[in-house]
Amino acid sequence: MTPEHILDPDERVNCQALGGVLALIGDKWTIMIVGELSDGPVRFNELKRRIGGITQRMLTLALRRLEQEGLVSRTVLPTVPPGVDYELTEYGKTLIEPLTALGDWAGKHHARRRNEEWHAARSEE
Amino acid sequence: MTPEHILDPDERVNCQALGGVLALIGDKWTIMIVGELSDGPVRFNELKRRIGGITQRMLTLALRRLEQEGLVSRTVLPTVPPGVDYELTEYGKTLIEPLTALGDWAGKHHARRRNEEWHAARSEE
DNA sequence: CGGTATCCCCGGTGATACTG
DNA sequence: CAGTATCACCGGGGATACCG
Repeated sequence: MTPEHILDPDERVNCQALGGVLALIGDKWTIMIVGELSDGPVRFNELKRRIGGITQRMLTLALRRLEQEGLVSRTVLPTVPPGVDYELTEYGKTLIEPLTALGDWAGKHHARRRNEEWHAARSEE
Repeated sequence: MTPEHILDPDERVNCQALGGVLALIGDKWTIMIVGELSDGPVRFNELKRRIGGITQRMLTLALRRLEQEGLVSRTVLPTVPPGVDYELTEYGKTLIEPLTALGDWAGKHHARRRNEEWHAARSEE
């Protein structure tokens, strides 16, 4: 409310928008789906197999949401029996970069944690 | 398992690690907490006020987790009555950059969605 | 002020069965 | 093959009360 609380947008994390993006990719499966699709078009059941553990229901729900948000395109193939390809749209691909940045941080964080555990184990012997 | 499944890490989103980072910041409040702390040290109740809507319980739980992960430091102030400052550690600050990148994308995505809604509204009149 | 301890609810998720 | 429909569960999170 007061002027001193107004900051340069570049200097803060965009909390509001980040909250919104969590509604989009913050669930249990969506990030893995986007990850798999980042390699190129994938068929529905192939996607299901690659991710592993996801139910048809959840995969369908996630894909429908991503489609609605314009990140993923759905293509019915004129084969017999009919197949369905899912792939990232050009717009959807713009998500890969920031997601990779966060993924890299996450990877380093994981390594750091492993390292801490190792030190803890050494010191208690 | 098979060689052809091994890809250049830079070419894919790190799904595994991203899944892990969601366990850290993927909940309802943590991102907002990190966002507020990115301005500098904040007292417990001040943090609670700024975020708004969060319960003491959830704020405490999130801060404890962030502390345990080494992202946030907790400092008891020698005042009367005692106060507690929370702030991002140097390590915690390294999360700001990738988080900002994702936040920027999210902001643009939000704007894009608003734009689509506007077009939809125009076309149906 | 800065927490903990308890209880409880709801929605995201899983399991299963059915369909074009 | 690629879904949809229905039911059941359980854990994340809210409300409230209490504590040092």
